[in-house]
Amino acid sequence: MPADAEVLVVNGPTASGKTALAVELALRLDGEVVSADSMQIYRRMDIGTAKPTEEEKKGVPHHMLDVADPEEDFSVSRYVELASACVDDILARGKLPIVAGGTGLYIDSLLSGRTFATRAEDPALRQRLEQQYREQGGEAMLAELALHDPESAARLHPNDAKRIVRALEVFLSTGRTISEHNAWTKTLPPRYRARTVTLAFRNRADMWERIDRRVDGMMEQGLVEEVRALLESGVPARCTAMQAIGYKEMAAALRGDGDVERAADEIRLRSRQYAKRQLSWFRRNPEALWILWEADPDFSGAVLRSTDFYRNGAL
RNA sequence: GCCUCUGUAGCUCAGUUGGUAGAGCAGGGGACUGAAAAUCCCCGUGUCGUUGGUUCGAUUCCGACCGGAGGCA
Repeated sequence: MPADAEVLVVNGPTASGKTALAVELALRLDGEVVSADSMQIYRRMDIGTAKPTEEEKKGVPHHMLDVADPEEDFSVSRYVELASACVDDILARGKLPIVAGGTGLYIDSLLSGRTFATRAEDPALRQRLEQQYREQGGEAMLAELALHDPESAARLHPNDAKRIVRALEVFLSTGRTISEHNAWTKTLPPRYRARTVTLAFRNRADMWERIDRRVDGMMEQGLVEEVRALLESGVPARCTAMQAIGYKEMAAALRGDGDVERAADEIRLRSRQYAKRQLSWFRRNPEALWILWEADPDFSGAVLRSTDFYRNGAL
């Protein structure tokens, strides 16, 4: 356990106040924010992703926002590539990188120094495997995977199409198994030393309330128009960006019965469920400092505790 | 006022030819290595509206009462 860390991480479920706390900490610790959010990556998706506004940034430089177009295929691997360059640059300038966001996989991947198994050069391979999964089913696919990569096959559930396809894809295109690769990459040293502050609400109902109010705000700010503009500019409904909560529901309403309020309800629901999944990810980190809000966040108290934790590692 | 239907898990409903009940959704927990705001796994005891009766035994049958829906006047 290091006495200090190279980077400070602020994570937590959606609507837990990460953005605001990260900015306050950056102001006090001479830092810059590196976003770790898989959807704020995209340009033209501001309202629905709750991307920080210039006003909210308070002059603090933010990185890894607006680095891709919605129709682009982004990935964790690309994120790590770009974000690590940002962090290195901030460190080189003698400032503190504050990694703030809710995408657990992105954060862990950035910090851990892992590499990713290569992606197939042949884009048709994945399509072929997906087709095969649809036709033959998970059991058959797992049986085939077991021939090459018994470890992964034993680990995966037949319904987990995505991971089964990926495991086969890695083997067929590289000749090495994904489990082999993963075992190897786990032996690599971490890329950065980090201290992590996790924000959450003591009572689940308070978090829900916060989420509901945030969605209200998105509707007032014009989420409907934002999504309509994306659709009209030709962003395909299938692409990753349009799978974001807020966008897929609104897009469905706009091309369906147009019931925008019902879509907003759906967004509130999906956001709650997402927040639950985020919490389950963050709970895996035993070294994080958890700051539990009551109904209303106490930012000044959180700044003090986070700063102290960053400097001393004290709880 | 009379008649018919209805009252079962937080919600929508199945079901038990009488041996105290189960799905979907919601909710909870977990996983997670190039789509991750994605994807996947696990978890269902609730005075079966209330109260009498019949019965060895009623949530199930009968009566009354109290909700709800519809119909007739």
